[in-house]
Amino acid sequence: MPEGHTLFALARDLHAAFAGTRPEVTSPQGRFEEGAAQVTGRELLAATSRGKHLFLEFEGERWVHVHLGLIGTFRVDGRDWTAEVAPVGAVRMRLATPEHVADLRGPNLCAVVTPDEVAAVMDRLGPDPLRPDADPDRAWRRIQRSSRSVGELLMDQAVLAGVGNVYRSEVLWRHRLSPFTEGRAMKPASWRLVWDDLVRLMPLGVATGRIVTVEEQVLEVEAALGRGERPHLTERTSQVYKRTGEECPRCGSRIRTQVVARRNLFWCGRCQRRR
DNA sequence: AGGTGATGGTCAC
DNA sequence: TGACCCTCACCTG
Repeated sequence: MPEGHTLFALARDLHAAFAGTRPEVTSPQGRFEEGAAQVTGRELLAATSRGKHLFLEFEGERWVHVHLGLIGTFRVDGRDWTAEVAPVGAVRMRLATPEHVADLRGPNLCAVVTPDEVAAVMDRLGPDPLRPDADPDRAWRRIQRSSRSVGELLMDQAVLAGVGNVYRSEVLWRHRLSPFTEGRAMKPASWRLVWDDLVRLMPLGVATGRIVTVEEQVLEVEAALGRGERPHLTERTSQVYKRTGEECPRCGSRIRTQVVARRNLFWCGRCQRRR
């Protein structure tokens, strides 16, 4: 489920498994052989994410830049003595130490890059709500002077990094905001609600591995995490996303859908009316 | 067993 | 606007 929370959790897991080690890096599938040869055996210094981008920093100023795209997966596993770890399927990149193995499949992008190239990627991304140092005003300045719709702007990674199609629809619904309001017509208070909500919701996505936006579940997860427990999630995990034709949980009107920024946007035409 | 669409983004035409 | 990446959950039968 690659929105920003997925990449954040992945960076955390990769860092825990491989930082400070010298993993063997290979490309069983073959499409990353040259890149793998440039980093294999080097110390992995850090794994980090920014929006939907993932970076593995190796010693010697060599970074691996990964983007999962829509269908990519990256699995980090502890190695146990009985497990068969022979490559299966199209593994673009494999990291392996005696303790851990991680397989990357189907990414949009997997390349060795320089620190300058990493900086360039970071620079063109908007603030990531998962980062404590993120500056929401940077996003607001762009939104404020844009004639594009809010539904479009929320999906633009140069405006805001890490939000994807699920968080977009869900966060707008939570604040009764129309996706079709122009950025320049958005109220500062509305933007503040959206940003603060993402700052609240996305860490729950990191902690649970699910996108949790139903308020009752949000409260349950927060309470469970506060007690140091593992949250238990019920079935319904979205209020409008992929619920075309169903009743809006708030007002009972039908959920509608329309392609905005090349993805299906879901919203309630009654309680998210344009103002 | 087989088919489809998807939480994304880039590049070519 | 469509191809690509070629996975995976969720349908259908």
